Amino acid sequence: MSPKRAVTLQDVADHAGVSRGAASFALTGRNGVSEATRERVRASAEALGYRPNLSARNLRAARTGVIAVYLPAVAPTLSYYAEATFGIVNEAMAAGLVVTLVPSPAPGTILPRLRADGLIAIDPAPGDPALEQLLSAGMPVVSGEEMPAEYRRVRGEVRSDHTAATLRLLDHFHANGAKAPAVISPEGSLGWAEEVTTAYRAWCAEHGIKERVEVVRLDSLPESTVAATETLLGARDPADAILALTEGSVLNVLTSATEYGRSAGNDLLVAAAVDSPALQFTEPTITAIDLNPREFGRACMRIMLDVLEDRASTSEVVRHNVPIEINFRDSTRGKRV
Amino acid sequence: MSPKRAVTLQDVADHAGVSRGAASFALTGRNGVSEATRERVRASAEALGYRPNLSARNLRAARTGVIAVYLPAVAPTLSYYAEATFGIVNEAMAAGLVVTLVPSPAPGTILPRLRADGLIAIDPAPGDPALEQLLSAGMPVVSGEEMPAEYRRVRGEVRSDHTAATLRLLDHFHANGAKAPAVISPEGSLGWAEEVTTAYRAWCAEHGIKERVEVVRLDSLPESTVAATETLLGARDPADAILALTEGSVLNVLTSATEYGRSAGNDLLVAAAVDSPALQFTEPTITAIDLNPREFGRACMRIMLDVLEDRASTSEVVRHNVPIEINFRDSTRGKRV
DNA sequence: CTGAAAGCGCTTACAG
DNA sequence: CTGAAAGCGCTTACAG
Repeated sequence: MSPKRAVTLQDVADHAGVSRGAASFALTGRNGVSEATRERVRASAEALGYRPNLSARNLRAARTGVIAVYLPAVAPTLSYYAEATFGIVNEAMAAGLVVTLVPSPAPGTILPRLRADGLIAIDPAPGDPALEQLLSAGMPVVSGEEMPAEYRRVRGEVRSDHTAATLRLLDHFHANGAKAPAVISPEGSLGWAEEVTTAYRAWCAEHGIKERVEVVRLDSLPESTVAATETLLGARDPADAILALTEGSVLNVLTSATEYGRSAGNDLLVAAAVDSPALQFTEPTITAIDLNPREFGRACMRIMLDVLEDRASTSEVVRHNVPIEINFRDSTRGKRV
Repeated sequence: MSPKRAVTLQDVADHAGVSRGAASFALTGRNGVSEATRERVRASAEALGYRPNLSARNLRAARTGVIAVYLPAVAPTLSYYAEATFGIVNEAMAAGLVVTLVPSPAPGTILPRLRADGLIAIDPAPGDPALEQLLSAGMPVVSGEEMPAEYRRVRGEVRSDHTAATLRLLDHFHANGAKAPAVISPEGSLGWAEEVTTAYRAWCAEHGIKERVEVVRLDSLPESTVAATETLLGARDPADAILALTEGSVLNVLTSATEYGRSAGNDLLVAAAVDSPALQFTEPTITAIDLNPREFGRACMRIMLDVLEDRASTSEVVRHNVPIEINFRDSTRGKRV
C-alpha cells in the first residue's frame, strides 16, 4: 500500500549516527563495535522497522537463500509429505530461508537446473533419475530416511525406528488374539516400506508364524489393492490381522471385511503403517503408526541449517532419530468378550 | 562438486566479445542490439552454461523473486491443497520464481513479516487475523476462491463453478433413486462449502424436498462427524443419499452405513464434494467432485505472473474459471435391479 | 573501536 | 547500434 521505499541499512546508520559498516556489524552481532553503539543501532533499526534485504545479503554471500525440497511423486496424495513439508517450512522461515518444492518431473522430462543452497530429499528412491540430476548439482544434501547407497554421500540423515514400531504393533496384534498377521506393501523402493516388511518377516520367523506379504503395484494401485485383500482374506487359511502400508490399502481392507464375512476390529485386526487424518473417521477408527512427520521435517531442516552454517561435521554424516509412536484405535481392539 | 565459480554475465560478454551491457540486452531480448550480436551472445551463454544470478537480478529490480502462498490451517490434511500447491510451484518454476509456503500460525502467534512479490491465498477465510496481516503487507494478491468482501481488493480471483457441479451431483442422486438427499458440511467460513450448501438448499427448494444439513464442528471433528451421521441415518425419516464435504465425513458415512442397516452404494448413496485418492480404494468406491486442484493452482500462478509483469488490468480484477467434473463411482450407483 | 571503500552480479539510463 | 558507468543493499577486509 504505502509506496514509500523500504528502509535500508543506510537509513538505520544515519538514524543512529554511525557508518553503514558499523551498523552492519552491530546488527549481525559481530565484534568490533562497542556495546553502547550496538544498542543504539538496534534501537534505530527497531524504530525504523528495518528488515535486511535478503537479495543483497545473498548476492554478497554468494548464496541463494533457497532450500530445495524433493519429494516422491506420490507426495501430493499423502498427508505425510504435506506435514513434513510444513515442518521444513516452519524451521526455514525462522532462519530467513525460503523453501522451494521441486516437482517430480513427468518421466522423460528434464528438471530445470535449480539454484539452491541445499537439498532436502525425503524418501529418496534408488534409480530416480531426477534425484540423480539434483544431487549432481553439488549442493549439500540432507536426506529424510536413508539415502540409497549408490548416491554420493549426504551431509545429514534423519530417520525413525520403523523396525521397533512395527514389532510393537505386531506384538499388539498378537496380544489381541491375532494368529495370522499379514502385510500389504507397495512394490518397489521406498526404504521405509522395506524396513517395515523386513521387520515383519523377522517377527514371523521368531514366532514361527507363516509370512503373508502382499505387494501392490503402483501403476494400478486400486486394482492390485483389491486383489491383495482378496488373496489375504479369501484364502482357505486367511489372515486375521493386516498391517497395511498405505492409506488406500487399509481403507480397502476395512471396507471389504464384511464381504469376506469378517468384522474389522473384532475378528479381523487392521492397522496402518502411517497415520493420516482420515483414519480417525472410519467405523471402526483405525490404529496407525504416527510417524510424526512435522517433527521429521523440522529435524531435516535443522540439520541443513547446521550444515550451511558450518556447525556440522564435514567428515561424517550427521544423524538424527525422530521418535515415532502408535496411535491405538478401535480397529485392533480384538474380540469383545 | 566442481568448486569452480559460477559463470557470470561478464564471462559471457568476454566470450562473445561484447560489453556486459550488450550481453544483458541480448539475453533479455531487449532492443538495442543487432540480431547478429544477439545470436553470438546467445551461443556464448549456451556454451558456457550461463545462468543468471537471481539474487543480483532481484536486487537490481527491487524484487524478491518469491511468491508467498497462504493455505488454510487444515491444508496439510487435505490432498487438495497439496495438489494445488504443486500446480502453483510448477508454474512458478518455469518463470524462475520461488514459492514459499506461509504456515498458518498457531492462534495468538504473529507471523514474521515476509518478503515476497506477491501473495496467493487459497480459500481465504473472513476474519482470519494472519490473512489480514499478510494482506496489509501491500503486495499484489491473487485469491483462489472468493476473497471475503471485508478485505482489500485482490488483483485476481480464480474460481470454479461449485454450484453447477453440486446441482449435477444432486440430479445424479435423484436419477438413481434418492428421495431424501442430505449434506454434511464443516462449520464456518470456507466459501466453497457455503456455495455447495447453498446450491443444495436451492435444489431442495426447487424439488420440494426437505433440507437435511448437518454441520460438523472443526474443533471436534471426529465426534461431531459421528453425531452428524447418526442424525441423518438414525432419524425416523432418514436420508437416503449423503453429499459429504470432507473426506472424513464421507468415510464415516460409508463405514457406518451397515450399523444403520444400510448398504452404501445401494440403498444409501454417498458422494464427496472433493475428490481424494483414498476414495478409489474403498468398497464401494466413492463418487466425488474432481476440483482439478493442480490446474487451479496453475491458474492462480498464471494470473500472478500477469500481474507482476503488468500484463493484467490494474483497474479490474482478473477472473478465471477452472472447470470441475464429477468422478462417478460405485457409491452412487443405486439399487441393483 | 570506527569509517571509507570495494565489490557481489546484474540492469539501464546515458553518451558516443 | 554499442560501451562505460552508476547503482540496487548488503558485508567485510583494510586503514586509521
